[in-house]
Amino acid sequence: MGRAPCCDKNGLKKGPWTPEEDHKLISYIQLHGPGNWRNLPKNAGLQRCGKSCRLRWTNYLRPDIKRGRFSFEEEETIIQLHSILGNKWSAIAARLPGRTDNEIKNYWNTHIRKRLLRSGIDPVTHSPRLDLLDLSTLLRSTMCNSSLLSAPNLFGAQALLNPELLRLASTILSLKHENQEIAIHSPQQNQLSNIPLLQNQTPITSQVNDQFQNRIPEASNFDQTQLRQANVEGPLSNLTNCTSQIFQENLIPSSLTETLVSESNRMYCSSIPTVSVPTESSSFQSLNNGNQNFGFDSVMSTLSSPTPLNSSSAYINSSPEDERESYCSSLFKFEIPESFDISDFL
DNA sequence: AAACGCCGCAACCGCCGAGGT
DNA sequence: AACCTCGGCGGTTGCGGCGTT
Repeated sequence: MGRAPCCDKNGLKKGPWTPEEDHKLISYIQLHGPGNWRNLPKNAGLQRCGKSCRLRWTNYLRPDIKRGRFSFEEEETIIQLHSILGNKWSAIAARLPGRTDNEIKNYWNTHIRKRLLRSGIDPVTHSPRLDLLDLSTLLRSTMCNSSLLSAPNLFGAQALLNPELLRLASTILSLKHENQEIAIHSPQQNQLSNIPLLQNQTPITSQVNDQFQNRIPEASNFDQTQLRQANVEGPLSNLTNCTSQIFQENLIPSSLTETLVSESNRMYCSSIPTVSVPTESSSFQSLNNGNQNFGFDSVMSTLSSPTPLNSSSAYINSSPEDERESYCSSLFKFEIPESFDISDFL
């Protein structure tokens, strides 16, 4: 037996509510209170189904609803809660007085989600996107093993799928190389490289283009057949194994991925990737488990990144949107108090 | 000024679980 | 146990506003 419709839809109005309908609904609920939504429309003189009335009331007419732009604090709370709860909008809304689940859901889908994506962060897992991580793994490997630093290997990875990543890889390698040279000639200058770029500095993206052009001859050492082969065999599977190993051994330097994430956010970043001894609380431990096992532990692990993702970045032409965008990245270092109890949310 | 495309948001839809009969 | 009602939830849609061409 099929499920009965929530109400008889014949002759019932749909679509946007008129002020008159709103007034009828408000007046009725003020007198009788919410509840018994099935009979409410008839009693209130509305040609709507009960469900529509309930949604209109809970999402729009309720007197305690706060309207207007979300504050930074609210946005921070949403992101934090979403990292723990996922798409449990009602549970998130319960922690944001005056905000409805529908409003939070809309805000997430139209603002926060896009901003996280632009920042190179997976809005589902709240971790740096895997495609960028794969690239970072590749770069990490090539830095340790110069024999891997060949165009086919680079092209064989995700870079082929995203030319922007290839340019990024080229730039980072170039900058690393240059940085090493600077370090050799002038240690003091090397220290200066960690100072955030200022307005007279060239954005990395333009440096990329210049330096990528210089690297084209290297890439031209193989033809398109090799290119295709590189894309379907060896490197990709090798990379997967390598990625797994590096994750297990916790070898990814946070400074490298920091740079990648920052770059993907089109920030201007002077943090040259260096191979450093990983800290115990590497922010990528949790990724061993992949998305399937994403849970509270991994959230806690991911969120305990010792290094702010944008710690060495400067922002140019920063608009309020830009500030929020960078703010999103910085949210990954928030701390959850020990007294926090996940069961409160469930 | 008109056409077009994009974006944000209110509203709808379908499904689910709880509770009652 | 089976069926039904109801409230609630998350995903999706469609419309209106706005910016761009």
